[in-house]
Amino acid sequence: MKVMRETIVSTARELFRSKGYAGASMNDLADAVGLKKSSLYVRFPNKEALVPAVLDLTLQETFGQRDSASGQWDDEFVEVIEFIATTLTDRGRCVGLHLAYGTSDETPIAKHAVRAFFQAHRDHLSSILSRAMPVDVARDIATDTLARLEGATAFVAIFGEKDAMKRAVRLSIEEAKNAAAAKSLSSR
Amino acid sequence: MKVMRETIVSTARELFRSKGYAGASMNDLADAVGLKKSSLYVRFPNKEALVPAVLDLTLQETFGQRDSASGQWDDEFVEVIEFIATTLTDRGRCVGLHLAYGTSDETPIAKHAVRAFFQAHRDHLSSILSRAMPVDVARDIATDTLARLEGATAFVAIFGEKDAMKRAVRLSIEEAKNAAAAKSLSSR
DNA sequence: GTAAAATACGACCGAACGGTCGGTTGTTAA
DNA sequence: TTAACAACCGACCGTTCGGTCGTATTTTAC
Repeated sequence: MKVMRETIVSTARELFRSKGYAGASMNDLADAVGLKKSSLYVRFPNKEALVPAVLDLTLQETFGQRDSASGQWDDEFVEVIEFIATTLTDRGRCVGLHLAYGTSDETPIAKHAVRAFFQAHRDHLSSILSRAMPVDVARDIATDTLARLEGATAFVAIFGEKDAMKRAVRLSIEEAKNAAAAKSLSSR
Repeated sequence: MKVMRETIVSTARELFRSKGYAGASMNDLADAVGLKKSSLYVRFPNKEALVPAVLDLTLQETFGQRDSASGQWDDEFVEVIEFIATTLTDRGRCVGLHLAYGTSDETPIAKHAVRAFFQAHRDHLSSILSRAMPVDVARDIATDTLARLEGATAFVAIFGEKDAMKRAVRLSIEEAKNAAAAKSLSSR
């Protein structure tokens, strides 16, 4: 009876999402995948090593199948942020942020993985936006977009409300289009 | 040698801020205030009871000394969100959100306290804004403002960057003023 | 089919967890 | 000053934590 590595990782992700790093135990994870705790150490040297695996899988799912430069920048931007917003709304918490808050200098590998996770998100959105506007503007909009989605997720988590997330998506799209239009005017 | 209750509560706040509910132990707290763990139970029946105390103190500090209707709505709005933004920037994490993510149905008292904390924040901002705009618009702007500040805090926590917070403050003020101006136009 | 490799289990380790309780010390009120 | 009360400590409890290791079982490769 062999449990797939990806099953362990995606299960760990949901545990980290709901309970955070400190609150999710290796025994929780073992129970959830139908193994005993010691079996997890065959695949992962320690608890901390689960974090990069979880975040890499999540990045792969978010951006992995997306063919960059496949269409209009704005369609692609909308598609990505709607994918992210839908995931966050459905799951009610952001695993990246829960891990960000739950890791520290005492878990350097995990901390670095979290930072890389958010950096990849920002870089990916920036690269889409920079097809339509200056790089520095694109970066700020990418940052603010992620911040809005993160903040709106808090309202999903706390109140079960989805309106803030809808507005966050709408405002982010508007902001991006306005910035692109402003560049369009200034380049005439 | 008597340790003040407020010292315990504000110390607990910083521990919950940095380590979350599960990650902060009663022994951490005892060490930090210079007591032994069992002494904490004289004042608090259990760990969970610390959460409402922490959040009530924070609300008191944020809104307690503010005289409502003391001036122009916009000055007051700016003052409050700048106070919140400064605190979040200085501390690098939002204790409310860390507790929100770290509490569940297993800690119902804490979960309820977190919800009340964010509700109080939203209500307070809404009441300021509703002096200048319809109640439903005020509520949405209050929500989006808090979401932006929350999201910008994530960038402080993860990257140590403050720019996103500055933009969040600026955009929130703009949004509020635009909404007030829109009401002003429509009422002529 | 068989041997080697991979996976899984159960028992174990030391440390830490939230919380309890009897005894001691410090503070307060009369 | 003294008694009552509050605060504090140290030892203790049962449980859980991350992780280790010898053995058993399953899977894989030839």
